[in-house]
Amino acid sequence: MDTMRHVGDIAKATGLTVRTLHHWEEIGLLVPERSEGGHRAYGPAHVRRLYRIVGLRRLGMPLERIGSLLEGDHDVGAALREQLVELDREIEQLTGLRERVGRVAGALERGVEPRDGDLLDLIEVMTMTETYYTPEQRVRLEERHRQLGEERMEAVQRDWTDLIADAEQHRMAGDDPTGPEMRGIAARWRALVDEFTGGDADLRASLKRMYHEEGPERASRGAIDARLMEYVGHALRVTE
Amino acid sequence: MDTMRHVGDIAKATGLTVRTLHHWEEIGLLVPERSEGGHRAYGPAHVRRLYRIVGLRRLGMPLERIGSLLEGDHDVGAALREQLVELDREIEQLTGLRERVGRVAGALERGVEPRDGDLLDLIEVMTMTETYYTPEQRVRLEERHRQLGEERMEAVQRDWTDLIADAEQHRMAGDDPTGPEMRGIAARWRALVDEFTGGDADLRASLKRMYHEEGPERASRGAIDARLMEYVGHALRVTE
DNA sequence: TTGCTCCTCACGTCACGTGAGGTGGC
DNA sequence: TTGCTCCTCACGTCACGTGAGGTGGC
Repeated sequence: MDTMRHVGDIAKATGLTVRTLHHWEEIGLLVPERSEGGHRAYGPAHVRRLYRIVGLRRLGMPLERIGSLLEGDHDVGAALREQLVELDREIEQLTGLRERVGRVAGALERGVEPRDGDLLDLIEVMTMTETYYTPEQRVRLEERHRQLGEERMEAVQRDWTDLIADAEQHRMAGDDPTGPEMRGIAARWRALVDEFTGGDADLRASLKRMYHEEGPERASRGAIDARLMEYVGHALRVTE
Repeated sequence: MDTMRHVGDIAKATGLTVRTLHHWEEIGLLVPERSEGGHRAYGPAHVRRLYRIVGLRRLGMPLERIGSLLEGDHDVGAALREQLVELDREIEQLTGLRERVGRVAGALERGVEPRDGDLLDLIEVMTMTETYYTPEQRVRLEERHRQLGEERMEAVQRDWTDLIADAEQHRMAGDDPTGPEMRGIAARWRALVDEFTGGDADLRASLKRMYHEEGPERASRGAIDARLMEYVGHALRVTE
């Protein structure tokens, strides 16, 4: 009774490729016998093992673990539970990723179509804020932005631009950072930070940490350089 | 102004590894300059590019695509939308996998703890039925099983065992498959199949296809071999 | 002789991790 | 001289896909 079957035969019956069967032999997962001519020969026991492999593979098991399970080295039930945990972890991670991408894509849809460079900036900022703010903080920030409204946000932006320009003028002029003009600027500065954070001390701390660890250039997206920050910082400290 | 920075420096500031920076240079994604001593030297432009890379990488983009995006070859918005579709596909696939594993694990919890060999059989059967039945059909099958109840299911199992044994006896005895006894057996056979499928023609067709493509041994889990199936098939055809 | 199946290398994939072995400035 | 950082190979990862080049039976 010639019950031995060829690779091509097996491949066709199972939907696997010949190369896959070769590979499984290479790693010792499913080692067929050989005919006189050196051709692979699969008997009923091989086929039985093969279908078990296919079943476990469909559950996403790595081939090495499948090998162990089939040798009876390990508990199949335990392996299944581990696999479940592993899959949940992967799904959670992918879902988080999808959310991130969705947020950027969402920002894209809501706003005007920005130029590519700006979009790359946006992605960079989102990455950075995700590093420094907790998810709850980010929610609070977004709420804060909504409260202020589009118009007020733009006004705040203009205020910042003006304030930074004013401060830079004083610095260039060599004015004393503890003098009366700079004290006034420090007060305006504080007010704007409060407007951004809504007076939330927690949020202000994260913002401060970001400025400290990333440096003012990156944190302010190039609006404030290190020398200006140093100069203003001086004024802020003396008026604290 | 020595604004150039070393690899180790950059690595520490960004949380990347030195090897990663090496790799990015190898593939031309981020190519620093070199100091006189042959050491990598990163300037502000490199750092800027680096943060954009990090941002895009956090969105799960492959490095090659990141390279294209940064060269301005492609539309960033379009890439984001593609990425979203891709991620949804992956999540869907993983979720399906998780469901499969969950079903097997669930069966494990509900029933008695089976021996490993039986569990491997179970996995194999689930794989096979998933290949031959549509999800809706599987739901109908489960409903059908619930309707019958545990007790009746076991009775059906016993009926099958008895019926197969009876048929095998006739076959061994060399009885005419179109004779009166085998006609009776064919009738009982049909009744049991109907009980299994609830008389659902669609389900019966899938079952038939499974027996045809996998062969009776595998489809019946070893209960019916090819010769017996052939013999009974004869009886079924003449009483159709 | 032509087709078909089978065989054995062996490189490529994706983004690095991990040594190995050695050099140059503080 | 000892530490520390830097450098360049080069193999390994996971499960095969994809040729290349050649052989044996119908």
